[in-house]
Amino acid sequence: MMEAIGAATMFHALSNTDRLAVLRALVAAGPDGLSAGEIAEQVGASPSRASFHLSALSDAGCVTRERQARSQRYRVDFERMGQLLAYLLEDCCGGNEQVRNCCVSHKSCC
Amino acid sequence: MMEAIGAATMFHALSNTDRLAVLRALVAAGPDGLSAGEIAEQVGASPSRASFHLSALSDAGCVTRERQARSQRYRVDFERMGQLLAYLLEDCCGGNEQVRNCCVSHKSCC
DNA sequence: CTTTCATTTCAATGGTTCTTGAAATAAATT
DNA sequence: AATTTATTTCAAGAACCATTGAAATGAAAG
Repeated sequence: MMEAIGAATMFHALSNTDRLAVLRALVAAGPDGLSAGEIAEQVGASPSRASFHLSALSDAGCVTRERQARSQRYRVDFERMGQLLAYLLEDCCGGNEQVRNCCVSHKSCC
Repeated sequence: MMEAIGAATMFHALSNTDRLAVLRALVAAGPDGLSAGEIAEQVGASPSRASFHLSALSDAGCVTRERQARSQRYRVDFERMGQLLAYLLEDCCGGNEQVRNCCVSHKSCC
């Protein structure tokens, strides 16, 4: 379960289109994730800019990092993202039916 | 369906504990919503500070506002919040099963 | 042990966000 | 019309965020 401060921190990490692009790239890459360099290239950011955004995502808990030889491998932290989704649904929407249905079949409502 | 810039704007609106408290108050209030003054009182903010946060939530589309005599009535915009939840699930998590299950029975995974 | 490669950290800069209290607007009441 | 009530807007200041390029770190290879 997640408290407000943690949710706010994750929401902040998601409040930037560069960082959303990073997540899309990681989702597209699948279970192996991507290295910092691959991410930088895919989202069209300089290494230091990519690193800045990756730190924000990692500090908030949206992604995990793992060193692999010279490079750093990043993956989406689905457990943590699931907790955030639960927070959004329960705390921000009171478990509203219309919102909940978006998970079951997201074509029917959104 | 929601594009990245709209999602980022909504995520930014949710990235502040005062604004999360506003949403909790609105959810607790039910379908009638709350006036700006009631919200300010419930979250312990000055009128101008509450108004600042309400504008952020309203501009992002998290809540609707409607004038009612002298006061302004705010409500959660569940349609828009559902779209954001769908964005979080699909674009940020690739429809991941573990994340999706949080909506069906959020005790089982989070 | 020096070089190379991958990534992060740092300092400087410019931009955005939040808070506060005062002034302005908007709508109803007297 | 003047007053009261509800809310927003404004200006100033502090705090925080994002971008850049250069310097520093970490890990492997020659």
